[in-house]
Amino acid sequence: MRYEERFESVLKSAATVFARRGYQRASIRDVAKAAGMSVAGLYYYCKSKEELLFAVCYHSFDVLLQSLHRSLKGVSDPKEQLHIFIVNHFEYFLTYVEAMKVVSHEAGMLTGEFDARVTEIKRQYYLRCQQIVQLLLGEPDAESPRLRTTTLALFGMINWVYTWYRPGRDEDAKGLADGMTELFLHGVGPQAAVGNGQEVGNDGEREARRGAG
Amino acid sequence: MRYEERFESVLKSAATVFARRGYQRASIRDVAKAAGMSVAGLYYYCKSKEELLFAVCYHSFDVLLQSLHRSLKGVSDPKEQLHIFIVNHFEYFLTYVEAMKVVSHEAGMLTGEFDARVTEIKRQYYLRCQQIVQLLLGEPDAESPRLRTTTLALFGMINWVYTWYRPGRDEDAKGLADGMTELFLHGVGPQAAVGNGQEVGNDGEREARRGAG
DNA sequence: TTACCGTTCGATCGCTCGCTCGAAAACACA
DNA sequence: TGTGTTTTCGAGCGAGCGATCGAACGGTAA
Repeated sequence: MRYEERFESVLKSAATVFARRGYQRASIRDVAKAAGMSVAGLYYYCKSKEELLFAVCYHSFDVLLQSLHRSLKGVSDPKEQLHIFIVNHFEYFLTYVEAMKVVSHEAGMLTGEFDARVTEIKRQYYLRCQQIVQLLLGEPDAESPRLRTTTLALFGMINWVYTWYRPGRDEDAKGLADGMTELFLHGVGPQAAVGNGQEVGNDGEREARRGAG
Repeated sequence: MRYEERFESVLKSAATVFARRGYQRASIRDVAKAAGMSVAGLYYYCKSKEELLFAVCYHSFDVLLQSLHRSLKGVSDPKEQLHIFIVNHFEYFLTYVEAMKVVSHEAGMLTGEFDARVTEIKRQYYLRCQQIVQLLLGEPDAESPRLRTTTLALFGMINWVYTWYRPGRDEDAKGLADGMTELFLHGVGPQAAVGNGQEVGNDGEREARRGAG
């Protein structure tokens, strides 16, 4: 009981430190300090640094997937499914920013069994999303390249958010999800069809620093 | 002359090693070995490991931006501009996969002046893209949240590619760019409007491992 | 040949890393 | 109180890190 609580707090500290410094650069000493214990004490709760990264990643996908299944239960309209998928993603994202940043950015550092298990649960998440996109496209072939590309484009849109999102400046999960859903369903909109050649001033250069590359 | 050639080959080796192992995990000894020289010899061409990362990132954006400006010259149709932007991005991406992976994944590790300079050139790239999206949206306000979100969604789509692209399996730059342009302009298509509740089998689970998180 | 200079390297520095150990502290229950 | 278990830690291991230094190499011009 006490152990479980302490372990979760260790995971949270690890997520924070890994998110801030990057998995490689973050030292086990940083994590220990953040968790308020000694290095040796930290190792009472994990076998290795990599296991910490694994735990953060796996736990994140686990919660994300369970929440998704719960929210999608009984919903049959593909457009609604899409919206729910995106909302669910962003809500988890905004609640556990650090963990999601680690998942998005550092999961690839895992090796062996850790890698295999995270890859597997990631794949479940991907496939659930692909099912939705398949319905949207009216695509009969699950192996279709277009289905793959489109699904991965959607993942790009929503996963990239961790590189630029700023609480306060940007909308909340719901608003962001609405915008992205609309964009994915209908594109930038009918205005796109005009083809006028007017130039636009380059004001508004403030605060575009992140997320561009 | 000889120096320049050697330096570029060092950059290329650095990009490869950083892409494969990650910047932090990659040691200066790995880079030296890949470049075919000793550690001390490598330091004749750079002042620090971080300077190597900076050089890779900055050089990439430099080439990308110059190529973009060249391609956009004289084009006034926003839709055509968008297509050119995406094609340019993917063509560079597929030609210099390693460098682009480093740029996308590791540029955030830079600090101080290195960070400032890469952030600045990244911002130029972002703003050029934002201009195009602004035309497409018919958006008068350059500070509009919608403009920001939409532009960054586009960046997400095209930047995420490095996590899943596989030569051979996936389309070439042109094909990929056509698909993404179409998706960004018009969404998943009119089929999306039906709202039918039909279920879809979960075949096609092979090879979805990457890019999902 | 000699002198020069851009280039390369072996050896090594000081430091931090992930991780471990045996002992002690904190706790639970008698 | 004493006893056994769970949790914590100071000290330190070997390895690898980024970076440096003075010496030596190799081509060129006199």
